[in-house]
This record gives sequence, structure tokens and C-alpha cells, in this order.
Amino acid sequence: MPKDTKRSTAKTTRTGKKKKDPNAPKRGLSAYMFFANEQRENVRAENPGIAFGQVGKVLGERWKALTTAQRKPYEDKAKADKQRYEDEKLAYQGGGADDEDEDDD
DNA sequence: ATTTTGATTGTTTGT
DNA sequence: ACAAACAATCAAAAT
Repeated sequence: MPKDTKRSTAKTTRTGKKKKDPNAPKRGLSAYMFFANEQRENVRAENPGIAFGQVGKVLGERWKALTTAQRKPYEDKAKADKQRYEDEKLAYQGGGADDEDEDDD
């Protein structure tokens, strides 16, 4: 039996965010996010007057309804987003390698 | 090196 | 602005 490695996906939206990172390099988005961005209109369009959580549910079902091929475009964006985060984390850790100029806020 | 955990992403509606 | 359900993620920390 495969180790589940505890998947905490049931908590959902933790408004009380405790970050230990100094400058908190926000991660990248997820494929689902991009997928939702596109489908949200479609789902809502097909479900007039759909409830709050319902939309999300239907959305998720549709998401899995796709194949890796369909997710590909979304995953692609997700990866691109990750790279975006990479820059953040890079700057988040790598302060000044040799010389750096940053805008004082 | 491996495992776990924690933090984060964006959307929906309604108040 | 935030509240859950939906899925991914994945990088960093702990072991």
C-alpha cells in the first residue's frame, strides 16, 4: 500500500496564514487555477444560478474529466508560473550575490 | 536521502 | 474581505 504521505487538502483556505519566510515568496499558481480561469465562465454559463460551492465542485469534476493532454495547456502555464516563483524564491534567499540594487520601499 | 508539512494559488456566490 | 469545495504543487524544513 502506497504511503499516502498525508495529503492536507481538506483544510482549505487557511485565512490565518502563518509564514515563517521573511519575504514570503509566493509560490506559483496551479494548473487548476488556469483551468478554472477558462472554465469558470463555461461552467457558470452551463449552470445558470449555480450555487457557490457547486460551481467549484462541477469545476473540479470537469477538470479531472480532461486528460493530461487537456491539462497540458494548463500545466504549461502552471510551470511557467512556477518559474515566476523561482525568481521570487531566488531573490528571497539570494540577497546580494555580488552586487544588487533594489528599490527601497 | 527521504519524508512530511506547511504555505500558497485562483474561482464561484453572498453579506 | 472572507468563508468552503475543488485540485495541484512543490519547495522548504525536519528527520
